[in-house]
Amino acid sequence: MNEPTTDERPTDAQREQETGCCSGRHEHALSESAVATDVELLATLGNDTRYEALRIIAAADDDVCVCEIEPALGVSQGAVSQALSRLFSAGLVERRKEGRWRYYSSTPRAEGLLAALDETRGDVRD
Amino acid sequence: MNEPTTDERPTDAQREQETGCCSGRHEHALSESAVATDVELLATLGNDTRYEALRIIAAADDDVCVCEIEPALGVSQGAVSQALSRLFSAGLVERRKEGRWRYYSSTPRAEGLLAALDETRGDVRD
DNA sequence: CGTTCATTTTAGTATGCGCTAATATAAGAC
DNA sequence: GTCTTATATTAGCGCATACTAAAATGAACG
Repeated sequence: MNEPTTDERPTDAQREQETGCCSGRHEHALSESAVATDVELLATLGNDTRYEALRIIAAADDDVCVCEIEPALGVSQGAVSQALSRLFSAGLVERRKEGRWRYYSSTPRAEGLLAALDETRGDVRD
Repeated sequence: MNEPTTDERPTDAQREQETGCCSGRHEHALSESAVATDVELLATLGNDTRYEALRIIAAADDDVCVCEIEPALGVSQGAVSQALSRLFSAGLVERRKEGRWRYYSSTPRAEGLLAALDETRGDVRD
C-alpha cells in the first residue's frame, strides 16, 4: 500500500540547498508491536460505552460487578459484556469470577492513561 | 436507547440484604463535554495513520512540515492531510502556515498522553 | 497572466464497528 | 433434575470510518 509511482520528492542532497522544508527524515523509535498495542488501546477507549465503563470501574474503590456497570451505560446487556470484554483484551481491566458474578478492576495502565487525560484536560484552550 | 422493559433489578433497599453484588450505585464525576472531548481524542489516536503521524510530530525537535510526514505514513497524500486535520481538531497538534508549507507541532496534551503511554507500556504483562 | 508546487477538500467506495435481539453457557436455588 | 439469575456469545443490520482518486485552493515564480 505504499507505491510511489514516480519519485517527485527532492533527494537528501537537494533538500540541503532547498527552501528549508523537507530538510530531514522523520521517524520515531517504537516497535511495531508497541504501536499496535497502543493503537488498539486507544481505539478501545475511543468509544463512549467503553470509556464510561472504564471510568466507572476506575472510580470505584474496589472491583465492580458487571451488574452494577450495566444500568449506567444505557446499552443492552450484550453490548456491556462486549465492551468489558474488549477492555480486558486491551489490557485496561482485570477480571475475577465469583459465583455467578464477574468483577472488574482497572489495571495500572488504565489508571495512568486516565490520569494523563485528567491532568492535561485544561491544557486545551476552549 | 435505554428502555428497560421491566424492572428486574433489585432496589437499593433490597441490595443491602442481597448477596453482596449490586450493593451500590456507580458513577464518575466528569462533565459530558469532558467525556466527549476525551473520547474524540482517543478515537482520533486509535488509528495507525494518525497515531504514527502524531508520533513523528512529537518526536521532532521543532515543528514538522507536512511534506516530511507524508513519506513515512504509506497512505495517499490526501489521507495524510485528513489525518493531520483530525489531529488538529482533537487538540493534539498545533499548526502554522508559512508560504506554501504547513508546519505541525504537538500540543502539551498530546505530549502528556504519549508520555503516559510510554510510561505504562511495561505495566502490561505480555 | 499561466504554471508549478504544497496542501486541502470533495466524491465515492469498501470495510469495519457498535449496537440489538436472540441464544448459549454456567452457576446457584429449589 | 427444573427454574432462575448473571454473563457471554452469536447473527445480522445500519451507519461510520478510512481510504483512493480527483478536483480545488492558494501561494510563489516566471
